[in-house]
Amino acid sequence: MSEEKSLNFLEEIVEADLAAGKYSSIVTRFPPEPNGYLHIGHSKSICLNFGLAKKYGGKTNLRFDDTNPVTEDTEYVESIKDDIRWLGFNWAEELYASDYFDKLYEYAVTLIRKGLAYVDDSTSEEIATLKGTPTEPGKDSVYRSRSVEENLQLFSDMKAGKYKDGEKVLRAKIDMAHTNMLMRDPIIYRIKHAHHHRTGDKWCVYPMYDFAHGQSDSIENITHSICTLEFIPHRELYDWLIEKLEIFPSHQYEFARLNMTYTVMSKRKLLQLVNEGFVNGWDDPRMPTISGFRRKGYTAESIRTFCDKIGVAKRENFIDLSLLEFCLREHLNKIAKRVMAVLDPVKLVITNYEDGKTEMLNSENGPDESMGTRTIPFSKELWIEREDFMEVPAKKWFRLAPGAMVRLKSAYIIKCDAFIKDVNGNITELHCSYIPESKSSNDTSGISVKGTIHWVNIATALEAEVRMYDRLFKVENPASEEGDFKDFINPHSLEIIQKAYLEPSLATAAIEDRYQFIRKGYFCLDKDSTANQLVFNRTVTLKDTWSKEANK
RNA sequence: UGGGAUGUAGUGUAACGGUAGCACCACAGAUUCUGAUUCUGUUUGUCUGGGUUCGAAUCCUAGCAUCCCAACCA
Repeated sequence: MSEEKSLNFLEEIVEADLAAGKYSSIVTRFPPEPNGYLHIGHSKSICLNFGLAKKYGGKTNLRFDDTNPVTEDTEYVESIKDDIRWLGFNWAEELYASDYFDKLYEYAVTLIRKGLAYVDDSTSEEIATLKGTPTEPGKDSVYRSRSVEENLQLFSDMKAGKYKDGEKVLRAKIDMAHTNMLMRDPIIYRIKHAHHHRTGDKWCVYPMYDFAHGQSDSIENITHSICTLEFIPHRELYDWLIEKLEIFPSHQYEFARLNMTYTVMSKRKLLQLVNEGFVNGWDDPRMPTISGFRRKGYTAESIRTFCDKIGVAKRENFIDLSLLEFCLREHLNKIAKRVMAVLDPVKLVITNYEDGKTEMLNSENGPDESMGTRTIPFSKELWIEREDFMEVPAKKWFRLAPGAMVRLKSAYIIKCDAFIKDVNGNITELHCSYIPESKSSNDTSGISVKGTIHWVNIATALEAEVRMYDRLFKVENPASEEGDFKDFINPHSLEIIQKAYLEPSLATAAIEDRYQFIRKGYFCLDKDSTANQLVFNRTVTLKDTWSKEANK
């Protein structure tokens, strides 16, 4: 390759560190808190952390940041592991911040011994008030000058369960006038009489994020601890604790998180959508969760490609959903089997075709010849798509219309001779005549038509439920709109087609299979399918230049 | 109004003192038994003002804009 892809700023840092001999190999980590499902934004972080280690010959740990027992749950631990594996990554070790609770407690004692931490009896309101504001310095707590011995005793009593939640906290003693709010004696331990998903009831004091994350990094010898931009102010505290504790110096680097159009990315908002029933669970195909995308039919490869294309930098970004969809279609176009399905049926009768006759026609399974062909039944009565007929054709229309000719995919050219309407004016039946010499792959008719439409043989059609998913929100950035973001949910984000007709080959569809329903989009079998009820999800539509033309 | 981070086409992302490039989107055309795919082409950009330099997106300087920080969340 003459043109080398340029490095992102983290790759540059890693290469410089390696070149300078700072490390012989790198260690990264992916540190989710098990209090929700992973979303597409996390996949950026996953691809980055695992990708860096892979590229530079290092390793990546999966470490659950489980320091807040009240919001965490093993259900989330399992889903997170499933999602990472599905994305195609393997962690070196599965670890938990809670594995280090004993060590972390010792670190806190060390800090107290050095006179760098103290127990504060103030209420949370008092602590907040004394903290000052970004423009005014804070004031020392009256408990700030307690002796080392007293602090040791008090912290030990906290651990022993002598106090109630919120009665006391342990704070680092730094500087109440610091310009960085996080350095104004941050709380590093709090009391929570809560059951922890792994340590059970062993502890009633739990370390705060700042006193767990960096220390866990250090314990694991993480060389490059990569997090998102909002943690920039935390880096000063991260470094301070490592220095005072005299432990392995991990370094924190920050990149801009992924934001994407037509969705929300905060766990709090996603949790609301789930809890308040706006979607059917974390893996609802409308959710931007990894499990949601998976269920909708996205491939892991397309998500990895997307993460590669969006790049890594430090400026806020807002990625077009269309880029993700582009990556998806690019992959699906290569692998999806082409089949025919009619979603909004209207009956078509070929008046000059022999009654009771059925032909088996060959049709290609995909653009690549290696995908082979299959046979599909064809006879006198077919379903076609209602929108493929126009009584009064629009400009540039080249599908069916009175007197117009069109090809039935892999079959014959037909001409529309008549149509029947019901009392409400809805078309109920189309009458066409076919041209016997125009059979696909053996066309001697000499007729060429502009349009080709798909169809399904009525007698052998399979019935299925098809879930047509669209974007969850009707505005690009629901989080930035005035009012509740839920007011901007797209009312048509899910439209269920109770009875669609499919060609018989779909009877053997499996969950992992990807299909293109010709001219309609990419679809996959949903896990709700049963032996007598097929359920398909629309993964994504095909690009549709006709609808643009029609709207002109 | 304290501190920190960031400003390159509509959206992302390169260019590391020497021709502002790539992708998505949009638009136009060709091909097509999927109005898909594929192929061709087009529009649009260095936050602003000064300065240094033969030459500045890049260096200096003064502004401006956006985001983050005052949970016993992470």
